[in-house]
Amino acid sequence: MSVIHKMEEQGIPVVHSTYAKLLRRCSEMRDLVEGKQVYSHMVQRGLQPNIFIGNVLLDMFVNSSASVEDAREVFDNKLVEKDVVSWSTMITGYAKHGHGKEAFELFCCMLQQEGVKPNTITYMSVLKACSIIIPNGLECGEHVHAHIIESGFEPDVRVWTSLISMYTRCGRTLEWGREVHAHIVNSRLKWDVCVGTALISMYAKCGASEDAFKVYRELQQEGVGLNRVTYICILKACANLTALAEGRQLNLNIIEAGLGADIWIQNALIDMYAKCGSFVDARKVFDTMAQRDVVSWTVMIDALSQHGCGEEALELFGQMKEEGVQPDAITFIGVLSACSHAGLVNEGLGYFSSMFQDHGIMPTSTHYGCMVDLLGRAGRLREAEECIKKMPNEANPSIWAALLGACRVYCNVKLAESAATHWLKLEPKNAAVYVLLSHVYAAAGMWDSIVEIRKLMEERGVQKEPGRCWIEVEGKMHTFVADDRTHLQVEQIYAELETLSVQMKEAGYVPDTRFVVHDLDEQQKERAVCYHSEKLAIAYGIISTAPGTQIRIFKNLRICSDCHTATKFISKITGREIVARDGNRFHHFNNGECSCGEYW
DNA sequence: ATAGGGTTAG
Repeated sequence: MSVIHKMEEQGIPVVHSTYAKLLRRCSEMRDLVEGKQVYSHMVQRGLQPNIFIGNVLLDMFVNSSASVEDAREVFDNKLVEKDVVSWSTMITGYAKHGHGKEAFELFCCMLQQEGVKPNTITYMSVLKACSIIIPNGLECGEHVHAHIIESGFEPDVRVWTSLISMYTRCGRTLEWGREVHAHIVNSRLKWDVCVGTALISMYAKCGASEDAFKVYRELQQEGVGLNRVTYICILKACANLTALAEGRQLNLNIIEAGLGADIWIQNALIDMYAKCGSFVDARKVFDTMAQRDVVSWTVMIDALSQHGCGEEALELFGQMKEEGVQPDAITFIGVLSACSHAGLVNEGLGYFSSMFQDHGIMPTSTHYGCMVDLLGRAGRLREAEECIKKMPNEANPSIWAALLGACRVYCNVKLAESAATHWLKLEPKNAAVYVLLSHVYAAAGMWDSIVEIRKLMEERGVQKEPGRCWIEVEGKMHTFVADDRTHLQVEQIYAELETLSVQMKEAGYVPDTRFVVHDLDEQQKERAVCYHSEKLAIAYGIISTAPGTQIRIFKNLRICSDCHTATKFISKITGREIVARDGNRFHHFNNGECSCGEYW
């Protein structure tokens, strides 16, 4: 306002463009009070706000006012005319305030208007809005996509980026992503770093990490400059693949690109190293960080917890609080699962109650799931059941999974059946339910029930994912399934297993055939477990690396209990440290023992 | 003038 007064004192005419500039500045400074004064001054002077000024005013309200309703009031009553910019601004406004549905509805309303057509920016805005709509954002997003196609609008690379991101956030699967990918490759659209990163992110999130790397290499070949966001996404893909050699290379590229000190990058590096089984590298990154935020601590706590160092994880949590970093809801998931993995039941109960009491964080279903897991693993099944009953919200699948997992360890058929029934109500096609329940039946020798489960799976078309193991040797990934004979060195691998098996028996190994789901005699059962993918991968690791080298294997599912026992013996016999990452956590086998302390 | 890609859990 002082500018206006000064101009008036000096007799300089204050015109439309002056007001526009001032409003623009208020919008940038988020100074709603000043902006309102400038606007009313203009109206008092009898100047009609033109379309440009109206849009700036609207933008200011969107960015500066507490309520989106204030902006809507400007949109409805203060604009002489509405053009595509006004509509887009209002759509963005709703999205910025978290009202995705209203943004989408306004977009639909815009389509009914004569003389206004959405442009690239409108589509970007509304697609972003769709991705925050719960629960049917995907439907809305598809609606927008369909409209783009029907209207003959040629999406440019930015609209493609928004489409990919919307589909990723709304959980649409792979096939569509591959189509877009192909479209971008085949069309004359030029790759740019954002669309490439969006694709990498999408592939990484739906588990197609090899494809994420394909895009990454395409970008490199095209000479597109990669930035911090790209590296963050590709590191996630790398972590999914547990590709340590690849990860180290990425780390070098990151340093070369001058991004080594970026906190987001460092957080992603810690996570990548931890998930690739190299705890030492993860710790190195963490220790050398100049600054650590809540994510850095959370990732590190979780890494410790996953590697079976529950006490150290809790110690780190204490240090985090001492340094004044506030834990969030996700930190507590790490803390609670650290207690769970380490069997620290009372500590876990303490942290659970301190969550709300000391930090004001409301426990979600996931936190309750951790508690069920904690109690269940410790064999306190009744309390685990009580915990589920006490939950304020409906139990989700992961809670029933925790309970059923515990029932498996403690062979509680009755409770297992009840947990499975609840879980199946929510996820009738999840193979894990059937598998876990079969294990419980197998341990109890209830073969008829297993037959029934198999029948049920067949009727419902449920297929269980085959167990697979990976091992990286000299930067190359080798995959095994049970009884695999496809590997080039198959003879040496089986010969090595033969030798090991003799040594193991001498050392007192007894095969653990409790969970073999076929009604066989003991000898047949033993044969069924002796060529599991875990054992093949380990045998290959032993024959293809120097004595004393650490062996790291990865499994898609939970490690089998016999393989767990056998690996303990193998680590002692061969003097090797063996690190196994399964679908759930890490196991460090050393000198006949495992870091998981039999909790898994 | 309105504007794209993002780390941590299960």
